[in-house]
Amino acid sequence: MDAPLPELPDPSSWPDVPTIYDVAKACGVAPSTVSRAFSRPGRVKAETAERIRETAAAMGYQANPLARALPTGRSSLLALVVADVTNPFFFDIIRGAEQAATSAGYTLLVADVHESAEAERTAVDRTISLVEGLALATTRMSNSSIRVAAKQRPTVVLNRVLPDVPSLVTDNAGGIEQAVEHLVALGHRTITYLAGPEASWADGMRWRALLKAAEQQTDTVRVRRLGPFSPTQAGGFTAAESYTTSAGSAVIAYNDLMAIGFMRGLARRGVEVPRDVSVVGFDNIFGSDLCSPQLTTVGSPLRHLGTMAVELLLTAIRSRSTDTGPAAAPPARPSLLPTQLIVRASTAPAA
Amino acid sequence: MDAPLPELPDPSSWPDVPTIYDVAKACGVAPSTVSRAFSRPGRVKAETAERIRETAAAMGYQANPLARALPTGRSSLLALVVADVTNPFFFDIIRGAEQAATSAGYTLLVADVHESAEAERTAVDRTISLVEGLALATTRMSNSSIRVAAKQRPTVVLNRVLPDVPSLVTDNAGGIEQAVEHLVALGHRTITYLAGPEASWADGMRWRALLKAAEQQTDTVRVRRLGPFSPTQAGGFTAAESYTTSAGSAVIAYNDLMAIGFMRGLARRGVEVPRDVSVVGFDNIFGSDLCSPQLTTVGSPLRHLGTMAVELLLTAIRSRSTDTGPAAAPPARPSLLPTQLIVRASTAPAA
DNA sequence: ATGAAAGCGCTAACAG
DNA sequence: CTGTTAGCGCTTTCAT
Repeated sequence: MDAPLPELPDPSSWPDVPTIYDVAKACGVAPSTVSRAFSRPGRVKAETAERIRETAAAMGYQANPLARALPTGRSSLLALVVADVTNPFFFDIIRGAEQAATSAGYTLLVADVHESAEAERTAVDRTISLVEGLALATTRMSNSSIRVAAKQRPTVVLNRVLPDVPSLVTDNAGGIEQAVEHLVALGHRTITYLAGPEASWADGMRWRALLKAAEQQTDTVRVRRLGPFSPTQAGGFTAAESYTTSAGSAVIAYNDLMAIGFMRGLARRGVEVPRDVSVVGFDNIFGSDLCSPQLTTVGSPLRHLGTMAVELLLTAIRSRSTDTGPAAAPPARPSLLPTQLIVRASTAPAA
Repeated sequence: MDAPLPELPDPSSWPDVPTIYDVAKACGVAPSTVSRAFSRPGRVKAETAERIRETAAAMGYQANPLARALPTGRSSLLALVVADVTNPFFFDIIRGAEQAATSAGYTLLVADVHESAEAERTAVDRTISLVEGLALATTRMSNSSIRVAAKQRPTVVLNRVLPDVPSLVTDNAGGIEQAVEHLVALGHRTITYLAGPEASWADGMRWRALLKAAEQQTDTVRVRRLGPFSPTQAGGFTAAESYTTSAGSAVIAYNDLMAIGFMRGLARRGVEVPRDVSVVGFDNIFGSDLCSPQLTTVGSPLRHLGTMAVELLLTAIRSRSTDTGPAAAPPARPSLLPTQLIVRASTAPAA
């Protein structure tokens, strides 16, 4: 939404930094030559170029990236939109994306939209024209909004599948299978799933995967479901209150935060992990090795998601400038990234 | 530094989104009228404005924020530069800044510069012309680089004092005093300080404050110093190896991460917290209540730092457009924000 | 190898 | 109230 902008009585808003014209005048050359001296070094006499760069440096000239981006579309900027920077889930995604961007000479801008679809839309609207590519991590925007964005800049979505937009998702089913195998190997026969938010796509995937895993070995494993709960420590704590140990000795939580809260809730009730119940989390976020007992968890390929998102964007960006149009679009198939089970101290053989 | 840009064979880089001219033509009005319909609703006939906005919406027109920012300087964007988004220290700073920015109608862009001064410089160079204000959280840039930035956009630095640039810092001395009082009240008489990186400004402040606090009560408290250590869990773990309980029963760590690592190191050696030694952290980061025992810590006004940084920026931005120039600069005095001691389970009365 | 000129998309003075 | 004009700072043809 375009809120009416305030009046701006003083047009000379920012103090003057030297422009390309200032440098040109100081060097006695045309502005275009200065421009070339920076961006097309080959096309200007070496000696002149050198002189220009020196005086430019002396004057403290810095090309205005905004003005440069307007005609060219090149800002060397990438945006990563996350629902909540302080959710450790995003840590490694950010780290991975950051690193991939940096090593390709790009700067990654992270926009935190505090779980608000509206904030997300305005963040995207405000930044999309500034960046060369856009990665949406667990976006809340509508499919159509995403498509609109994808039409303007190379876009990739994480942890969501969308027919027309390249997407990267965690292999939830595979992860659940790993967890089930682990618990079964430990002798557990009933597994309780602590459900996350109903609206969550990942929650659905994980629960269905668990059901399927159970079907495949009908005689050995039974599953039940508790929830939904908020995907937070508080949610897990609540879950612990309604948990009855009689119904089984193994739990898989929707995510690590819930698992940690759940263990804390159990502790308060005098139930001991892993002696009385084994707990498996999901994602392997920062903090899952801080809690006690340290959490056994299905590690999501978080970092990989981040790097790969950026690499997809870079590929798309490069193909835009070299290829013959939108033909060379990246694969629209969602890529499934594998999980890895991290066994720590919250799981143990069934009594 | 300006790396030579690659050639760009295809000038029509991005697919066409409707421009203001398209809307103008479709409505049979001048482009300036369309512009006004959006940014100066009062100055165009209500009926015309309505019609324009409708067709614009129908065409999917979105003003290009980049093109708008070039002549006006208004992008509704603020940048927050942090050394490492995944360091929980920055969580509440980001949250606070985010929230203040959002409620003022701005979008906050977070740039993670992974502890690299060079990456920080290029991030600042690339974004400064796009944003209306810049907050540097624990920057590694040189004072002169900071000043250069501050000359171009309202700038505020966090946790660093710089004569000419507005700055916000945690009241380290006050925090240390609170910790000392707490430990003394519990009967501890010797306090060991686990030092952080020598280059850290905050580390110096904290250690000196501790020395001073000890001087003020010469007969009751003695302090000693161990370190420097890396300000991480690993650093704390290392510290635990060289720690001798004989030398006292109370420890104040440079920060929470170190404190947590330290406790973990002690545990491995069979030393129990808080029975054998009381540990106080600093900052109250996310995770300080996840570890066990939960950490007693000096809570830094993290969130407050974030909101205040943004508020300072907004004030400066507003005064730029209304006032008579750089006279109405914000106070150059660094503002000291108070800490709050959070007593949890890692401290107990001296044996 | 360099200069001149046109324009990226939008806004803001200046006329009417 | 609305159209016309002139840029914001930079890049990129097109000339020379």
